[in-house]
Formats: sequence, structure tokens, C-alpha cells
Amino acid sequence: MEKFQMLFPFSSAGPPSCSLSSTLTNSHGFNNFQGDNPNGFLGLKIDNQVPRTEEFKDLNSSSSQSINFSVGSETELKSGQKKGGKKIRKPRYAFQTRSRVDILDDGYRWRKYGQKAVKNNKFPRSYYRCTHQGCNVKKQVQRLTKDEGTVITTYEGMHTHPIEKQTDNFEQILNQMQIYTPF
DNA sequence: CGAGTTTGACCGGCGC
DNA sequence: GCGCCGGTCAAACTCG
Repeated sequence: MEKFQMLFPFSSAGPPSCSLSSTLTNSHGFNNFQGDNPNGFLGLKIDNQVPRTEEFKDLNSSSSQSINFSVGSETELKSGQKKGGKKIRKPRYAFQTRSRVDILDDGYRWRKYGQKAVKNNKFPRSYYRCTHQGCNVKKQVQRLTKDEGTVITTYEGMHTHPIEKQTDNFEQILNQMQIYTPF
């Protein structure tokens, strides 16, 4: 199994003014993102085979946390592979944040390319793509029906470029996120 | 005028 | 095969 590098979108720029990256990289908890520790982290699990509504049901039940991280496995579609060209899905990383705003300003520039109503959720899911040339990182943003203050942000892929702008308000975001570390 | 958003159409996967 | 659903496309539109 490959090592997980820091795949969070705000990681590739290195630790600028904010302390999140270093905090996370130094955190032992990050090693648990390898996935051998299913219960060591949080309940949210992103896997392409699992209907997302089910995952979020779990999240609802664990609403005591203000933020959850999770890492999806490096998923391939097991049944959907075509001969020769297999479809490889990038790993996905989900955040659960408490925020009144849907869009977390993580320093990258995103362009919205779609919005869909999802089942069992009165809020639509929004689809964003990183606008940087050659960087096809995507993210989905969805608000929970049960808890309107909770937003799920799912990142897919890894940024191939440094952060676009220094986010002075990043600390505010961090405060909103109230990172949960079980260590 | 360029960059980003909105929104309906389209497509592929999956279950029945 | 059909219908449902999630994800993406792209034209029209808005905004700075």
C-alpha cells in the first residue's frame, strides 16, 4: 500500500502562515489515514461503493464533533472496469465542518460546474473544480438536512500547484472547524 | 470582456 | 430493458 502523502488541498503549499498543515503533518493521527485503523479515526468513510447518504447518516449520529475527517480508499470501480481501460477513481477525503457558509475559503480558486439535488437531503450538492491549469482537483459541498449548520466537503484528487492566495481568514476557518483530534 | 455561476440536458452505472 | 440516481457538460447568464 502506498503511503499517503499529505493530500489535503491546503497541504501542497507547505505551511505558510497558518499552522494547520504543520499541525496535521506532525500529528500522529495522520498516519491513521492509511486505513488500517478503521476505528481509530472517525466514522465518516468515503468509498465509491457506499451510498453517500448512508455515510452521512452516520455523521448525523455523531454530531457532537464539529469536524470529522475521513479518507476514502484508493478506489477503483470493481465492477465498472472496462477491458483495457480501467476506471480509476482518485481517493476522496471528506470533511465535516460546522459553518454557516457552504464554501470554505481554503486558498484555492474553485469554479462551480454543477449542482444537484440529492435524495434524502433538502439541500443541493454543489460540485467545484480547481481552476488552476492542469489541476483537476474536485470538491463537493453538501449541507446536512438534519443539521443545517453542518457542511460536508469532499475533496477528490491532489493539488499540483501551490496555494493561490494566502488566506488571512484561515484561522477563522480553523476556529470554525474545531479540529477533532482523538490523541 | 473575462471569470465564475446557474441550470437543464445528457450520460453511465446500478438495481430491479 | 427500464428507471433512478449521481456526476458532468455546456450554453446562457451575471458580475466586477
